Amino acid sequence: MFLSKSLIPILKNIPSEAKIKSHQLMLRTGMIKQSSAGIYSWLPLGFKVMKKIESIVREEQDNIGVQEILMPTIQSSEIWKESGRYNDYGEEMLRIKDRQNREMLYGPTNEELVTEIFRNSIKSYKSLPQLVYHIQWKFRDELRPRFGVMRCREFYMKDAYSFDVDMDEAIYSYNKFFLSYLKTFKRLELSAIPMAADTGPIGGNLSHEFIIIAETGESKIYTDKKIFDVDYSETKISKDSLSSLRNKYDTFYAVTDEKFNKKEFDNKVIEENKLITKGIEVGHIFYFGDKYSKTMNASVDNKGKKEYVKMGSYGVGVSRLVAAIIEAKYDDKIELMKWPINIAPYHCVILPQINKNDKSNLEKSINIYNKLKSKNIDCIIDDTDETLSSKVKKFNLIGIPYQIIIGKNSGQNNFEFGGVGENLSVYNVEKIENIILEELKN
RNA sequence: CGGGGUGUAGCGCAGCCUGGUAGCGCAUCUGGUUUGGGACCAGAGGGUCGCAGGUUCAAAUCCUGCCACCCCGACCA
Repeated sequence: MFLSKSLIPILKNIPSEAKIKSHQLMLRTGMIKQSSAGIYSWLPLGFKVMKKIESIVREEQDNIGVQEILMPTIQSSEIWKESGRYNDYGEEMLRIKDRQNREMLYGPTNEELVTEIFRNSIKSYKSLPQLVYHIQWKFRDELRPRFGVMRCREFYMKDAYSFDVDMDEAIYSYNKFFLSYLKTFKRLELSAIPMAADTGPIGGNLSHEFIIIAETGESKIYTDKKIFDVDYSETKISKDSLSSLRNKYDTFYAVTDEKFNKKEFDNKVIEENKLITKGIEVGHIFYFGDKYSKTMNASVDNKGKKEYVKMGSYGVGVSRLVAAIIEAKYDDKIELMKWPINIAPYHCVILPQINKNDKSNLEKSINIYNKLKSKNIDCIIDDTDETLSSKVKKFNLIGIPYQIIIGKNSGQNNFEFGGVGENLSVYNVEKIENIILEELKN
């Protein structure tokens, strides 16, 4: 990809409406464009990042055996009346009418719809558990959208649902997602803290929020540093192994502002392990039993007995994660961003120093580009005629993890190469390939 | 939804008080000089001043209404 031909509108000025660094950066680097309050278009750079996050989320769902489906964004009001939430959900639900004047809505979540699918499809306890997820746009008409895609009205979300024959099995499903989320956030290079949480309007009695640490986060959090030392790498997908993992986490003190109790904090956490910081909620899991299965009559035949299934739901804010990762990784003081390589919009940027009378550096760039491309390394070439220093500065902001500079210190097959914001060293193309491929493997 | 603020070129802003038909920086285009951490010079293009009414010889500027967006609070993936 040539920068000069890309739809990446880079701004030097910070748009005045953006107040937090992720929003500013996303606008400055042309990742998104606001369409109306809390509603955004995703331009190529932002969209590539979001798609890569999505695929990591997807892989980790697939790894615990969740089946992917796709439910519509527009739902009928009927099922919401059945569950009783058509009235309860309030103003946040976007209600619309079709041409027959039927009441429809843009889905803020999908418990009702998935329950309806389940009850029409699954009749026997032998078919349980059923674990399904989809990744789809949601709409919640926030009273006050803000902070770019962090708190917007239309957002992209992975939501999963579990159906089990009894509570014991349902908790097993819940714990699978618990582990899956730890792994997902780890792969995004985020330190996520699972916190026991309120269940809110979704309802139920067991819930964890997954919060990542970011100075600019919205909620203040109090926790024990030792929570980061819990090792889940050996955890197996079995009831015992998962429940012991859950227990390990649940013994640590970890709460947000509203649940903070100083006395309890002082008692449970020794002084040097106290961590008081801010965080962003990027995932939320709920167990809510038969709350929907009863009202919507979703049951199975359990050896002759009618059994309302026990359900849970599990969300990850995919579009929010794009901003959350920026909040966690972008240093706005030196204007430096570095995307983890597995979600970076490009793996590497090639920055040729270009002279009107001498395009040889551009030709070299294209050669390198093709060589790297043949190894599935995705590059972008800044082929504009700006000065080299301007290009470097610009790409420090965009955060593509590796840079190759083709300028006065380059040889025929040797180029300056390094991580964004780091010192560069001269390597040949083969070495550069190896370094990038090596990192991509991890 | 309560309180506050802002709408002038793609982005950042000045002009408004005191009415006379729009300007600066960045970005874009042309030419030239440059070229290693957001270069310089010269020139050019781009705006029915958020919308609708009103006052006036004349409205970005004054008045009325509406809309949009932002901030603080309440609420939330």
